[in-house]
Amino acid sequence: MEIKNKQQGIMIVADVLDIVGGKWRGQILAHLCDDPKRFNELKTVLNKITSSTLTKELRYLEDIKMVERKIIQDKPIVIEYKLTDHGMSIKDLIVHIVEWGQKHRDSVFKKDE
Amino acid sequence: MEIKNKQQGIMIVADVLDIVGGKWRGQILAHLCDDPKRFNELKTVLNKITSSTLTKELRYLEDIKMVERKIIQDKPIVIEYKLTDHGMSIKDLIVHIVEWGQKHRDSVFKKDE
DNA sequence: CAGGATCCATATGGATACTG
DNA sequence: CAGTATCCATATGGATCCTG
Repeated sequence: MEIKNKQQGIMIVADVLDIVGGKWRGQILAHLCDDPKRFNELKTVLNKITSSTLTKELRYLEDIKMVERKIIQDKPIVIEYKLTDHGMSIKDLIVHIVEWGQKHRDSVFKKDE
Repeated sequence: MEIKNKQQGIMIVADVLDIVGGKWRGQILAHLCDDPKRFNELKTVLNKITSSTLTKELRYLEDIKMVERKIIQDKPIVIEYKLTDHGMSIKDLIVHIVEWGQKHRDSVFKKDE
């Protein structure tokens, strides 16, 4: 694929990074790539996230149709979060991100600590 | 490529998004993909960024060896910012980001306004 | 279990003015 | 031209407590 308009391409970069960027969004999407997860499952794997933050991030991802919220059971209530079809498409992008990170982690991440 | 350790892969995602995420970093890198640019050139294309913010972002990108600062001329001073070799490697990733953004912009960006 | 509510800390970026 | 310095606004995420 080629990007016709350079400036537009950069705007798209900004838009996408807006979606996948931030402290948690990318991680949440990455976790949901594998399989659907419940609220507290996500809360556990994300380790340091709080309920309210996780809720906010999930709502955002639902709003932009990346993630789907499904009520699995009513009492006690069980919710399952999974990627939508568009959400699934992010898998490829995440793979690319990880690939780049693996190739360049030495030069780029070393200094972090 | 395959990612052996899933959890580690997600950590890498977080690390990479830390680099390329944020409001300006991705855009700066995208702009520098084309060719080196001077401080005020970047300031112009980035439109709403302030000097101090641009300085901060550039320093960060220099620190992680993504961007190189070159003094082109001494008086009046002229500085040129360009991608390092690792920096150049980000081009592929940015292309993937733009590709994804183009494919999914309708479903994902529509609601933004 | 899956959040909502409230209040709080910090990070991020911005406005404005100034400099060699 | 390429920044620095100060001070400031807001966004982001967190802590804690509470609930159906």
